Amino acid sequence: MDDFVVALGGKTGNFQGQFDYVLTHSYGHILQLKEPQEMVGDDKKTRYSSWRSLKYFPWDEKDFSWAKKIVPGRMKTLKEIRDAAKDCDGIIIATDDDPSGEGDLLGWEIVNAIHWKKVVYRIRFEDQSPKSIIAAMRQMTDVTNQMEQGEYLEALARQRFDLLSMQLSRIAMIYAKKAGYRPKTMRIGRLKSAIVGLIFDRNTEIENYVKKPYFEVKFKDQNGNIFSRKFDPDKDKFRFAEIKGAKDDLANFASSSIVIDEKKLKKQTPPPLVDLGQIGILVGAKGYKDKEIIKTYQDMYQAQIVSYPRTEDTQVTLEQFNELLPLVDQIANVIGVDSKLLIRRKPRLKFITKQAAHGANRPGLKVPKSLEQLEKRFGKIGVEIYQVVAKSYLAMLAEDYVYEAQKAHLAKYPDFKSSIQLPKEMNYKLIFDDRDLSDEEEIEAHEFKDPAAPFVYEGANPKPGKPTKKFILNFLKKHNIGTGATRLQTLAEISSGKGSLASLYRGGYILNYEGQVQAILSKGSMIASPKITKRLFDGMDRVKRKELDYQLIPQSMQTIVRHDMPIFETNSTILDQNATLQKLASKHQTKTVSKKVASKDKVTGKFNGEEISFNQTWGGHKFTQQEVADLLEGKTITINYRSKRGAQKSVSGKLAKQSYKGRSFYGFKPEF
DNA sequence: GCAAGGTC
Repeated sequence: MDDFVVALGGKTGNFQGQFDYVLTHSYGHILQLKEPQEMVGDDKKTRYSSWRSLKYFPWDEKDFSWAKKIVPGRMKTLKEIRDAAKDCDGIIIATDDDPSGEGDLLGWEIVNAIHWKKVVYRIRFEDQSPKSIIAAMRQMTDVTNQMEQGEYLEALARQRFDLLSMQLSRIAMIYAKKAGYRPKTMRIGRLKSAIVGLIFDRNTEIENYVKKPYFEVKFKDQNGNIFSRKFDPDKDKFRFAEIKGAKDDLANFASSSIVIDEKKLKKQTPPPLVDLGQIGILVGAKGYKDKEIIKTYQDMYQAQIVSYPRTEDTQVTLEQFNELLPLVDQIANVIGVDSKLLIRRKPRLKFITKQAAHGANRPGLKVPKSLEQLEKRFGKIGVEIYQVVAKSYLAMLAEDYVYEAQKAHLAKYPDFKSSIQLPKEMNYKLIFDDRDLSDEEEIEAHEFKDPAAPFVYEGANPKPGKPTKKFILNFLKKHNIGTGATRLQTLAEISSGKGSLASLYRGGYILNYEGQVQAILSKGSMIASPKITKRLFDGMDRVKRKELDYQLIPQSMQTIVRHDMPIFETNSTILDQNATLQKLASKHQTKTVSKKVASKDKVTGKFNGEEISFNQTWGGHKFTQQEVADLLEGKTITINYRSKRGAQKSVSGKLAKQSYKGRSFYGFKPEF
């Protein structure tokens, strides 16, 4: 709002002789949808509260009133807006121009909540400069008929779609329980499930990885540079599965001198400005938790030390660039960067955009006096954050990194080649080293040095990398899921609190019990596919353009649920086969009272000419189909079971008519 | 118990 006060000349006033205005502000979503069971009639409350029966799914979105309630703690803001609007003739919803319609949604939520019956206008600003704000004010549009406004409807559709996806958590829970598992909760949704699925797939690949070593002759020069041949598995025969082959091959080679083919000077421009996800990676590497990073960054933003956190922008406008330019020496001084490196005071085009609401994450207009002062106010983590943000920004003002690319081959064996990159001028890399953000390992480079000698090199098929924070954030970025901030936020949410699905272990995420159960259950489902977000966004775009009825988007959740339910069901039968889950399940038992409980599932069949049913599980052991058939035939079988004290034991027995508390039943009778 | 979106 401060930017509007500056642009329009006060908190109240007259806009260009056209109308009087009063400025007031909101704060994120002031309202949220009620719980499913709160949105339906009394006769349907049982159905929409239930976590017990599959017969209640899929939900019918037509049963919902889609009523909203005030977010706890936001009543004050709502009242302020209501009071400010009291004597006005119209309300202008003013937010940045974001394609998802979220600004329209949260604006309309407020307008509806205060029962506003007069005119509503909409403006969208490109950035928060006075020029852009005034330009936006001049392009006010009347949106009073909200059900005709595409941006509102697309966001409404998204919101309802996401809420309806809740039911998949209940469905997963029911299938989990039927299979004998007791997760505390399931958290299935298009974002969380995409991440959980990614972690699951990566870790499964790692578990299934079988190292296949190979051996071949390579050369090493006096500085350790390696010369090797290009390998084509269809043609070439110089790679051996056993070391002996390569050792024999070694006899065919002798030391050789090096011929340099090419020396070229190359330049590399500074990397794009960091987003909050990357800040999370870099600061997280120093041992701080994502949640702390997000919170501290938010606090620093409110103190204007850094710019707006939840930006979608990766560049800045020329105005934003020029605004910060007079402060760069001061910023450099605070973080101990030599101002002399900041040569490019005119921006490179790659960092500049015509349109940016908030601009990329960067230092704010208030420069801290010193790192000590920063630490006093925001802790050591604040210092780390500021350093990352400031260095990334200042690097943009430095000259390109210059290196010499050299290519060489061996004089005696021209097929053996090598290439190196020799740093010549570090320039921006003296300020900000982007190595930590890329997956490539940088090797210290040395000049080629004669002679190169042959040796037997041992390689292997590459082991899949762990699902690191970097890997997950890059994956989400690639699939256009969320902004840098929401990506980091979701990742933080997934690995903390009571609904925790995963945890960070030695740099990689591993799923815990709940995460593993839901990953297996939702494997191959639509809700867990990263494509679902793209499909949703495409649909929203069509709603915005009035090509699609917005109600069809929430309605499509019925199709998704119908499609996914049988997948969950099939997947629930293989929970028992997942070794990682079995390990987690045994830990889960010791931690909580709830555990892999004996399933009460019954099996039926003919026994002694009589149609009977009996429990499929005994002592934690679930009879296989073969065992069930054997039991029905009267055969004695031997099973492994869990004793009351938890020990694994073996026992033989057969099916028999028994009685318990005066009630007769058929069941497995052990022969102790 | 369950989503994803927003954060003066």
